[in-house]
Amino acid sequence: MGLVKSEKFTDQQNEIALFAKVFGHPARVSILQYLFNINSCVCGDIVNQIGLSQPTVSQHLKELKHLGLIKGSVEGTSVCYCIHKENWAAMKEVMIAFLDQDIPQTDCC
Amino acid sequence: MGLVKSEKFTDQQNEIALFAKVFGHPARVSILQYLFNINSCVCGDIVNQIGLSQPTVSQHLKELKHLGLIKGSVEGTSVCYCIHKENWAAMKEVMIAFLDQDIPQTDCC
DNA sequence: TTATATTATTGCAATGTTACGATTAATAGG
DNA sequence: CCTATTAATCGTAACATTGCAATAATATAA
Repeated sequence: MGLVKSEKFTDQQNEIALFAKVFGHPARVSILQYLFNINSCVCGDIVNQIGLSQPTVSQHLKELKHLGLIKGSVEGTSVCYCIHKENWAAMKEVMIAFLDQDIPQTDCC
Repeated sequence: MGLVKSEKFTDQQNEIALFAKVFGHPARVSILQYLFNINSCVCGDIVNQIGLSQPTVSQHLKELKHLGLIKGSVEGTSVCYCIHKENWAAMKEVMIAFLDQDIPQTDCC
């Protein structure tokens, strides 16, 4: 098979999994941390920061953009990427609600 | 290729990615939510809850266990799984620190 | 227009993931 | 011992992901 049976799960569960999946690669984690730490919205030097090739970085950026977590705007010959604040906040709420569940008091294992 | 170049990233980035990866499948999200919501640490009826086959569920449980997020104890012929509280709390801290980064004030895009 | 710079896309090889049937442990109860 | 129950493992087919060389697209400058 190799394909996820999404129809077996709730929309919420699939949404959490989609967000988590995009964070499931250190390059994308690294790109996001870079965008957070840089004060101005710096562009294609992400490629220099990350030690991967330009096509590979471009592909990771595409996935982040597709999920709406970053946005890019053309600035001359280069493109400027930055965090999409509203979408990031919405994602954060969903993910933290999942992570922050109350652990049952009754100990069993 | 098809293999992640982990050596290009920090331990922290790789750790975040590993945690996120295990949440990157709705079956594992569903299993965890189930374990959170069930008061007693119920066992193999996870297979009935999740609509996937027993081997598939067992494989997902293995991954969760491997990361230390759940623990299982044998109870007769069945096995009882539940959240590993300490490890979950540690993971939560790492993930929330990542999600909760301050967005730069200077708007650029 | 031509050259240069930057980013996106294409194509593909190597590897990883998902799912399940079949089988194999492991344990409990006769 | 034998049988039933439950869960783990094996094997494997289908599909997804990762990474990069080569190339195409886009925009600026001369």
